[in-house]
Order: sequence, then structure tokens, then C-alpha cells
Amino acid sequence: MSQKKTFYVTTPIYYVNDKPHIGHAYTTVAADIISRYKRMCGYDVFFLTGTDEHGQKMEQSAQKQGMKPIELADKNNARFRELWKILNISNDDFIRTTQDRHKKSVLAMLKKMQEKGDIYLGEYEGWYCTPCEAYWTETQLMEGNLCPDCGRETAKLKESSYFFKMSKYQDAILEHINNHPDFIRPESRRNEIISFIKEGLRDLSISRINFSWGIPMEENPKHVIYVWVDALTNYLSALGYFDEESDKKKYWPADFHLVGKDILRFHTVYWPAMLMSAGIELPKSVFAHGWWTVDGQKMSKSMGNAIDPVWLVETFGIDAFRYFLMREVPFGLDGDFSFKALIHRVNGDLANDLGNLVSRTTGMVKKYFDGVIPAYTDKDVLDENVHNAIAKSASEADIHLNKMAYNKALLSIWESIGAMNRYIDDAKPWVLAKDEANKGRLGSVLYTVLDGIRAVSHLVYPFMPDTAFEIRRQIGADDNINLSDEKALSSVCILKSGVKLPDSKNIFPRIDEKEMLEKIAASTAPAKEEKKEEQTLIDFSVFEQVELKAGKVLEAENVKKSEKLLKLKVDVGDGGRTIVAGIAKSYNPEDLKGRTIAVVANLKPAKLMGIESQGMVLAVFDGERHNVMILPDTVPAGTRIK
RNA sequence: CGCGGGGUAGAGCAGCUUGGUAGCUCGUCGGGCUCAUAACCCGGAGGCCGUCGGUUCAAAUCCGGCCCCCGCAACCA
Repeated sequence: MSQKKTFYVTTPIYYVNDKPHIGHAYTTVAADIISRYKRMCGYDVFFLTGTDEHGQKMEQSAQKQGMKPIELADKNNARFRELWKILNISNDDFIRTTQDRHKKSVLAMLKKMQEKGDIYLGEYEGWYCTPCEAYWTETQLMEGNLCPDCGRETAKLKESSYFFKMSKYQDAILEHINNHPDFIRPESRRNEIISFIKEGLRDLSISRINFSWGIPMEENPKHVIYVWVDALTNYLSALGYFDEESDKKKYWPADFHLVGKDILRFHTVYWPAMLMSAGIELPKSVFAHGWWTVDGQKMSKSMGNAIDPVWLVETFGIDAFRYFLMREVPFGLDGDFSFKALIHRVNGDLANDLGNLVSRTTGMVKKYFDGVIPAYTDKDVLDENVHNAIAKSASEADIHLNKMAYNKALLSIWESIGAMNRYIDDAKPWVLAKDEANKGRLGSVLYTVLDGIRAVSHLVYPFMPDTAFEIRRQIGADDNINLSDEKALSSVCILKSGVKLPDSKNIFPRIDEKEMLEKIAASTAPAKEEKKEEQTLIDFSVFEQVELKAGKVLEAENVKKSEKLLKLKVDVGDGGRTIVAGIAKSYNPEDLKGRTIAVVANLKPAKLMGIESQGMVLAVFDGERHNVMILPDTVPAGTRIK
């Protein structure tokens, strides 16, 4: 048996403290598509995803919920697995950082780095906020070394920590990036990383002693291995890389690490440094994809606009969702999700172009040939339009897929679909059908299209596996999607004649846009109400503690070098105090001067851009701008609001 | 002067490296066909390529100034 070429692709391991959202789905679907494509073309593929389950956050969340960390990890881990099942993800393994195989692997990795002399015990210095139990770096602190989270004072603390001599590998990494143009993609990201490295690398703190939920160091179990070595090593753990007997080591080095742009640095600087230290080959390519916004706005819990992938799949179908994610936006760039765009994609590309092509073709075979696939007897130059289009689509899709240009690959594939729709119009089978003498040519035309659809079923398979099989079923093709190599993608005249077509239904029914948008509006509204019910009710006495007062704005000015802040002098019955408010994007200073506004008067002071703010201005943010609560001018300054 | 990306038809984008008829998808308007999911096919309209200046026979493309937008960072009390 000849050795098949291997292909190893990974997603990041997702932090189990999060709820799976469209972003997680995006990376994983992308990895799934390239995996399916490579498998179909005869590669020996290993596709890995997993979950990151250690860390202080997990420890704290578990405690809050009265669970053990591992129980919480189990629970949330299951949510990811369920989602992958729903999304038709074909991963070959699922790594969890709490598994023994991973722990062993991390310790082995660390040992290699130690043997190289790259690990030393030192002191981690940071600014510690005791109430928040969190360390901050100097740059994160607010003016006066205050905690950015709670505004209280922090103390410079030293803590014992192991370090990795990352600085040692600075030049080697730069050189590697220079010599391997494809190591960081897309191009724009590559430049960012280069300039980051050129600023100088510092050694990396790789252990912590202020929490215990993680992998303890062997020689000093008080130290828990901190994120980097733990998380990044997962890509080796799943291969049993440090296990002599593992048969999966052949997959290393990875062909692609797919990552979000937020964790690119860790994969292109920290990870290579660690691998160099351990004497292990570097991955071939790290690809950073973009983020999704929703209707032009950032996804966030507070906006309540996070899109639930499960609900989407239930509403639109798995393949429509997968198609949309990959078609709408170039993989390296940010994209915007909207239901309108999704509906347009489904109707335009899937229903009108692809679905209708299958429908009109099988319809004619049933009408003119009793549903039996005719033979290809009477050829014509016109047929070459279809054959050439398929050859072109296949080769272009291959080029684009190897560059992770999913949207371009789909565009190329759709060229063939367009060519076939045009071919039918040119060949006019319904005219041929009027004369029995044309039966041979009529059958050949229909055969050409059916076989073309068969070829397209291969091309769309990685993106829409269920659809590919349904198409093949409807056109009477076998269900063997695998090819010997990518060149087989452009083969034509493979479909067997004489096969009776089964019953069929529309693959992608058109969506009534108005109806669907109404349905969506109806189903998202109750979700928001539910959230309200979950809110905890407070006693009146708690509310009374908040001193809401009317305040006269005496002075107002922009805070220099600041985009969002306005510095106000407000009289709340005390003659005037300074309040800094983040509303500069919605108001000019003169808009507020002299107005009477609502203010929280007994808030602990906090420093913003070096200015002490002694209160808070009440405002409503409507998604566009802040609307300050302006009171009638007749209300005296300092009046209590209830 | 914090770092980076960008301003091209109603919308979303390509073209810019290597100057030389401004292209794609959707929308819109008109026509065709009738096999098909009000679908498919053909055609039209619509852009002084942000702005000012420079280089050039020639600039969306190269150079410089300015204006505006979007990320990131720093501040959302």
C-alpha cells in the first residue's frame, strides 16, 4: 500500500467557560470543510478540535455554581460536542486539556524545554488587586495604579513563577517567518506579527501559584502550568506525539492551525518558540480568520444579539448555514451576519441556481424519459461548455481551497452551475422533445446536465455534505463521494445511464423573506423576556442606597486625547463637582452646559484618564448613541430623584 | 504626531504590486423562454474611482498634503 499524503488541521481549543456561539461554529466549520475536501481527494486527514478546561476562571465559575471544576467542564464540554454533531463536523478526535493523555504530553513538552535549559524559576511581578483577586500589567492600570476593574488601589506584588526563555528565540522566529511566506496568513496579519516581534520578546511566565485548577509541575506541584504550555501543546497531545508507540505522529507538522485573529500572536510567536525549544518542527501555516458582527454591531451578551447556532440550524437548515458562513465573507476578513443576507443567499444561490437546476433537470428526465437516465449518444460542441466549465471550476476551487479562500472557491463552483443553466436554455430540450427524431440528442443534453450535476455534487460536498448526498440520490448517482485525487474532480461522463431516478423534492425551497423575518422577530422577542424574568429582584432598601439627584451642568469640556470622555462640572446641591462621562461621541460640551441632568451622587470616585470622577451621569444607550436623562430646568440642583 | 485597515454604480466588494477601454454579486429597469422552486436566459440604466496638488503622452493605479470611516490599544462609573 502506498503511503497516502497526510493532512493535519486544527481549530483552537475552545474555553469551556463560554457558551458556543457563531464564532466557534465558524472556525470549526471551516476546518471541517478543508478536512472533507482533502479526504475526498485521497489525503490521510487528521482533524482536531477540543476544549480548554483549566484556569482560574473555570475554578471561580465552578465555585460560584457550587460545582467541582471538572463537573462544570464536563457539562460545558458536552455543549460543544452537541453543537459539532448538529453542524455535521467530521473531526477525527476531540482533545480535552483535562484528559490524562494531554497532561502527560504537557509534562513531556515541558521536560524537553527544561532539558534545553529554557525554563527557570523567577518572580512574576504584577499589580495585584486583592478584592478582585486579579493581577494587572502596568499598562492595564488606571492612572494612580488603580484597578481597571473596580477602581480600587492595587499593590505591586511579586509571586514565584517559572519562566520560559522566549526572548532567546526572537531572531529564529523572525527568520522563520521571513523564509516561510505562508507561515502566517493572511498577509496583513503577518506584518503585524513581525512588527510585534521586532519590538522585542520578553520571557514568558508559564506557571501560577494563586490557583490550583490546572496541571501541577512535577518538581514543584504548588506551581500550576499556566495557559500557554498547557493549551498550545494540545496539538501534539492528540497525536500522542511524545508516546513512542503512537502511529499518529506522522501527521505532524500540522498543515493548518486555524485561529481567530485574537489568538494569532500566541500561535505565531509563543508556540513556535516553544516548539523550537523542544526541538520540534513548526506547523506549516497559521491562518487567522475574522470576526462576525451582527447587523453591523459587535456580538455581546449585553446587547443580547449573540446568535445561537443551534437555533439557526433548526430554522434554516445545516447546509444553508454552512454555505452562508463560507460564501458571504472572505475567510481572513471580518463579516456581518444578518438574516436578510442569509435569506438572500439561500434564495439566490441555493434555491434559484443550484436547487432549481436539479429540479428542472430531473423534471425533464421524468417527463421525457420516464425517469430513466438516458445515454450520451448524440454529442455536440455545445456540450463542451459544460465540460469546460466543470474542469475550470474544479481547478479553481482547488487553488482557492488550498489558500482557505472559501468564498472564492464557492464562486468558482457556481460558475459551473450557471454554465449548466445557460446550457439548458441554449440546447432547448423542450423544443427537441417535440420531435421524436431528436430523442437521441434530447437524451444527450439531459445526460450532460445530469452528469454535470454529479460533478458539482463533488465540488459542493465539503461545504454541504448532506446536500451533496441528496443531490446524488436524486440524480441516480452512487453515494461514493471519494476520489483518488483532486484531478478526478474534473472528470465527466461518469454517471451510469439506464438508472431509474427516485422521487425527489426541492433541495432548497425558496424562503418567503417577509414571512421569515416576521417569524424571526416573533421567536427572538420571547427570548428577551425570559432574560428579564431571570433578573433578581432587589429590596427597596437597596434602591434607596443609590442617591439619584438632579444636577446642573456648570461646565463641560472634552477630555483631551480621549474619544469618549466628557469632563463635566455638575452642581448636585454641593456647589459643583467633577464628573467624567463616556458620552463624547453623542454630545458636544455645549449641548449639556446649563442643562439639568440625572446623576448618581454617592458613587465611589474613580479616575479616568487621570481625572477623578465623583459620580455618574445617567444615560440610555440605544445602540447608536447615548441619551442623557435631561430634566426640566425648573428642577433645583440637588433634588433627590425617586 | 499610538498601531493597523479602508474610502470605486443604490448595497457589498474586485481592480492598485507590473500606470493605457473601470469589473463582479445583489438590487433596479426592459426583453426572451416556458423544462423548472414567481424559476432560468439575454440586454439596459446607473461611477468625474474621498479631496487637493504633483509626476507622466496617459493616473482608480505612482508620489505628497488634507478630509472622513472602521478595527486595536488607552480611558466606557
